[in-house]
Amino acid sequence: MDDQPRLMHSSHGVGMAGHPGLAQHMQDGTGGADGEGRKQDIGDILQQIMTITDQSLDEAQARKHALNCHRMKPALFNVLCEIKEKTVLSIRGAQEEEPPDAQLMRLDNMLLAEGVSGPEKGGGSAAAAAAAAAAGGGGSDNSVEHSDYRAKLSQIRQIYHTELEKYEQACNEFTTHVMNLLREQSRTRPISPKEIERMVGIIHRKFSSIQMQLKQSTCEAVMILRSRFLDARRKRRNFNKQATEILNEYFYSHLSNPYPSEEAKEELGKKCSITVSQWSRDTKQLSNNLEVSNWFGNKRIRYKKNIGKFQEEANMYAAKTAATATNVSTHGSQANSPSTPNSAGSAGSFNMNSGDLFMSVQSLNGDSYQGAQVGANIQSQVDTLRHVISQTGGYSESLAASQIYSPQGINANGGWQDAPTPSSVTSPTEGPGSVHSDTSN
DNA sequence: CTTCATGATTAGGG
DNA sequence: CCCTAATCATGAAG
Repeated sequence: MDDQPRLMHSSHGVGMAGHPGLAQHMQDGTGGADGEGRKQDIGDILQQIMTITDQSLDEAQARKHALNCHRMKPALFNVLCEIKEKTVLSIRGAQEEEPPDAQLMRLDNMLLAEGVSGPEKGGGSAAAAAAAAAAGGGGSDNSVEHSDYRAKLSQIRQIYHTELEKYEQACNEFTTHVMNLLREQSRTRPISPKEIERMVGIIHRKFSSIQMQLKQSTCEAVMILRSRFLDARRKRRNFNKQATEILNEYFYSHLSNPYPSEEAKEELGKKCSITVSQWSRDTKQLSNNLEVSNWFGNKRIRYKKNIGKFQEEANMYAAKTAATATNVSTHGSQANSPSTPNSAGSAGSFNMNSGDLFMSVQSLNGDSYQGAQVGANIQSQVDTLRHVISQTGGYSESLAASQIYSPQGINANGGWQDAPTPSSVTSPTEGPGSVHSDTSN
């Protein structure tokens, strides 16, 4: 504080001694009759200024105040400001422009995309709870991972926001402080509002460079987190047994058309509690039930590729579903079958005996099921039965014959027969024919 | 360690 | 978007 007068002192000294502009100015104002008086006045002021350093602090304060109130003060101050602006500001004024930092923008975008800086998306514990709820009551092994991820992310987010707020507050505080200081000093020192503005700009730049560091390290943290959790999607977690069971059941009972609809997929995903993918695709929320789709995709291709390998499994599931399906629908078809006797003869028996099974399929095929029964149920049953038959019949032969395609729904060029209706199954040419010959042997 | 099974990803077709 | 086919990468079994 006590160097204030000295500052003033030197400033005035330089101004008076070295600058012609000031002299010019003063001459302009002193053209009149009382010019002598004015000069005397200014001389007085300067004298006071010069001596102010020699005085005690209290005295100096008083003197300063007196000077501040002097009628010539504004004029002198303006002159000083003008000079300063011409000399100092014009030099540094060139570097005013501030390019919108690309790096900063990139960081901002990333933080936004990762949900760190964007609008609050549910918060920490809420997010964890949501993740847990989404996974349902079943095997929550993967949801644990994700809630873990979310928890960590929200932790990062919280730190980021706290720090950001701290910086902002500090920045504001410091800016206010500096502004007050400058304003205070501007009463005794030539400081223009522009200069204050510039100072504020400098402060803000400094602080924003700190902010950038914060953003950068936050980005790094998020990246690390991502690589540890999300990008480990390739990390295979095997579905639990129940899930595979459910999926297999569906697969083998829809063998002729193992393409679950959107709803079916959703249901399966829910039942197996393997549906996680909704949020992993960061932007959109589509591609639901990716897991189920993946599973069916893999299953189809692998089944087709090597049917022999899946025979046992298929047999098992087919038998299982056949058992349950018969329980449900035997009565229904029994009611119907007798009314439509067909060439194959007796129907309705679903014993685990290949001959009988064949018969029942025959009846299903040859008979007019189109009019009578619940489509889905029958369809599934037909699939199942066909499968059982192909197993029982094919065990001795189809394996030995190294068939690439079996009597299922697969046609020669490799696709699943694209008729989803029972007609594909009913077509008596391929499937049942071969099965028949097999079974009769 | 190798091998196999299997979930996920990618390329390419529609 | 859906699909298939090939491939990658990992977890578990031997």
